[in-house]
This record gives sequence, structure tokens and C-alpha cells, in this order.
Amino acid sequence: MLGAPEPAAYDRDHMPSRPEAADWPRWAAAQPLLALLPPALRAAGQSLTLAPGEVLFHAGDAVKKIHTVVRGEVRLVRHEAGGAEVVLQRARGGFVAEASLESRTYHCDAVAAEACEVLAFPVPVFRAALETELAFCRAWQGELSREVRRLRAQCERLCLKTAAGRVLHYIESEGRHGAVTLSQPRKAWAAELGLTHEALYRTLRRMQDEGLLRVDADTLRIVGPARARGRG
Amino acid sequence: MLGAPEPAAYDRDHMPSRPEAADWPRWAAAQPLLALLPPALRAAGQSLTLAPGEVLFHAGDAVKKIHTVVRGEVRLVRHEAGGAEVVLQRARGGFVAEASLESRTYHCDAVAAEACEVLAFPVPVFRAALETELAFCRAWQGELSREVRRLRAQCERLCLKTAAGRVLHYIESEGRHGAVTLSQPRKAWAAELGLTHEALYRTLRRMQDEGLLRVDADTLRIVGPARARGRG
DNA sequence: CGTACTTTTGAATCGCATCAAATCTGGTGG
DNA sequence: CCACCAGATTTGATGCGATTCAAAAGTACG
Repeated sequence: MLGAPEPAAYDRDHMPSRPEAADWPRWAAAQPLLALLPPALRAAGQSLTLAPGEVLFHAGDAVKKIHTVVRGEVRLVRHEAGGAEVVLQRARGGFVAEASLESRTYHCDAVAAEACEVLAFPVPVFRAALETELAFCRAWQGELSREVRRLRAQCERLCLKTAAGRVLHYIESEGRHGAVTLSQPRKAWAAELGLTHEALYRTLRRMQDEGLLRVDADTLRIVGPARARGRG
Repeated sequence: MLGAPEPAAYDRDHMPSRPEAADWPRWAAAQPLLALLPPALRAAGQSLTLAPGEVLFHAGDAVKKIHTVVRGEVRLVRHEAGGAEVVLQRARGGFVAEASLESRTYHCDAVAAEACEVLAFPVPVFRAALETELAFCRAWQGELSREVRRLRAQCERLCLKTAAGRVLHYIESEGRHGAVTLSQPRKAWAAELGLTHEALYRTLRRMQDEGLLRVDADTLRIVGPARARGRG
């Protein structure tokens, strides 16, 4: 906010490096899209290491790179007037801010939630690859479509008026068979649900007391009548 | 909900027709993507007329067509347990449920909010066109990216805790220069903001009384101090 | 062991949802 | 033209649930 716009943090702090050829199979296994990268794009990729809390880019920065997370978690966040922080995306093993490919500048900040390994691809090379490699182009559309569905589900969840409703909706849409294992502290989950952490703690407590929910460490399971009306 | 799954309403009520060749230039002017449709896809398109309230498809229906709205408005909605209705998308001059192209069935209902004219394209032909026509493929990605950005903005808005905050956010992100003209009744707008219509009416009233907002029919304009902290 | 963070509980408050009802609006048909 | 209707708009009263502020207890890490 103060002074001149600063470059992305990793330009200052880390020397980007050529990704190890040996790592590609591992990455591609976790992220099928990476298996479809044309050689030219692969060659243009850079590997970055981010420390927890480190900033990948700021809102307003020019979009020069497209990033994908191969280890750890990067969050796309916006800061409201008043200091509140909204999490728009949590990227784990996937691309960050896919839509920025079409944009001149970023509209959000991207911050490493934990120690991360990230691949960065120059936008012009990425665009060129979409133009030439059909399979890659189709896979990229799949990526965008998935993000659209995820965001629609989140909007639907945020429209629910009660905390318990949002918790159930999250477990039903993000989990499997009425259970979900959280990959983040509850405080962060509360922000994703559009709740204060106090409200979330109290809600989880109440749902357990009422026998609606079973909590085992980071795994939450819906029990009893609530499952009956689960999505078909 | 009752009985056998019903086909999309227009299969029952209307005979789809070949779109008039003379209409394409008009449609393409409003929707640049339509100018890029390959001839084969154009030929496969059907023109539909929907009455207000008519259903284009239901959640659970098999995805056989991709639809774009050339006149009127189609809403993508989901119904919560308890009868509450959440609007996921309002399509005016654009595609409905873009992400359904990748899906076997629809996840939401699509309902005409007013009298509509809709073009329907068979999914297989649409997919084939994406594979062969590069410019069309790129334009479709732009469409998906726009939807991602719109949805992120909506999530951000729904995370705001106060009604006034959501109203201001809407005007700033959907309007121009601190003003927006609504294309829907306020009751529907309230649902889009995740509020009851009563809360919205009261909030608008209070904001006018406090001099934060000027309302002229369907045009809302932010006045005074609130504009000072508007987005750069 | 101390620091920083999350987790947890408590009390008070505020804002929105809810229920209820009156008014206004645009359209239909007599 | 007016009666009438369905819908949106508007106002009121009430209660609930989440926020807010505060603080204690637990936990990870150096």
C-alpha cells in the first residue's frame, strides 16, 4: 500500500531454478494437466520455493507468470476495508488464479499458507502452448470448469444463513460419504466458511452435543438424521 | 421431485426452430463469441423461446445442449432444504452453465426470469468445434475466465458481514464510477446478495438517510465519503 | 522456558431473519 | 374506465444467531 509497487517476493528472496527433470513424473502423477505440457512450456518453467507466509504476488502486480502448486498450499486472498481477509482460493496441487491468464494485473494477493514448491510459467509461452497443443488446451478448459463449479458451490454455501448449514454443506460437497478431513486449522476454515472462528468452534461443539457430528482430530463425519437427506 | 424425471420444458412446450440467418449479425454484435462459431456449430444451433418462469433444464438432467441467451435473462438456481433459492448465475447475453460442458448432468436448475430467446447447441458438436476452431476455443476460455472472476467477486461479497457492505461492494464491482443500474427487481437482487428483501429495503433506506447513497429509480449511486476509499 | 499461535469458553451487543401486514405497481378482464 | 389480482415494495415488532470484545487454556517450536 505504501511506496512504489514492489515486485513479487520471490524475485527478491529466491533465485528461481530450472525444475529437475526427474521431478516431472511425480508432479504429473498428482496433476494430470502437467503431463500434457508441451516441451517448450516445460522448458520455460521455473521452480520456486516459498516459505510459510511468503507472498507469490500482490494485487495490482502485472501478470507475467502463471503458477501451479506442486507441494504445500497457496491461498488467493483479498483484504477488505477494516482488515478482514477473504480467502478466494486454496490451491493444493493445482494452478493459482487461473483466470489471471486473461488479465493484465492480478486482482488478489497470493500467499503461501505453508512451505511450498511452485512452478512458474511465463504467460506468453503458456498462451502459445494453449494455441498449439490441443490436448493441453482442452485440459486447461477442464481446469477452469472445475474452478467454476467449486466457486458456485462456495457461493451456495455462503448464502446459507446458519453456521451449522455451512458446515454440513461443506462436508457434503467437499467430503466423501458424509466425512471430510480438514487440511487446515479451524481458524482458517472458519474464514473460508465466512464465519468468525468463535462461531465455528461453538457450532461444532453444539453439533457434537446434539449428535449431528462426530469429530476425530481433523476428520468430521455427519451422523444420524442429517445423512438421510444427503444429496442424491 | 415427483414421478419420472421430466425432459427439459421446451421439449414439451415449444418446437425448437432453426435460427434465422439474418439474426446472426445482431447476436454476434452483442456476443463476440458467437461471431467465432464454426459454420457446422452454427448450423446445429436451435432457437428457443422461453416464457417467464419457464424451465430450461433441471438439476439432474443429462447435459445434451449448451445454451446461450440472446434476449432476456436466464437464472441458474439451486434450491436449499427449506425452500430457500440461491441464484448462482444470471445470464444476459451470454452462456448458461458453461461448466456443464464438462459434466454429464446439470447441477442446478435454469429458469427464464423473463421472456427469453435462447440458442441451444448440441454438446458433441460444441465439443468438436472447440477441438478444431482455435479462435473459438480461446474465446471459450475467456468466457470461463470471466465467470471465474465474477464468481470470486461474489464470494468476496458474500463474506461481508453487513448488508450495507454488500451493497457497496456490488456497486463498486458491478457498476461503473460508483453507480449501477439494476436490471432486476430488488427482491431478486436481495437474493443475489444473500439477503432477505426486507433487509435490503431497510439498508437502502438507511444508506439514503445517511447520505451514503443516491437512488434514482433503478440507478444507485454512491455519494460522499464512501467514494473516497473506492477501488483505485 | 518463552513466544506465537490456535483452541476454547464467556458475556454483551448488534444486525439480520422472520412473521405480519399495509401499500403500491403493472397487468387482466369486465 | 374501473375492479381486480399477483407481484413487488415498504414498514413494524420480535427473536435468534452471529459478531464482538475479552480472556483463559492448550499447543508447536525455537
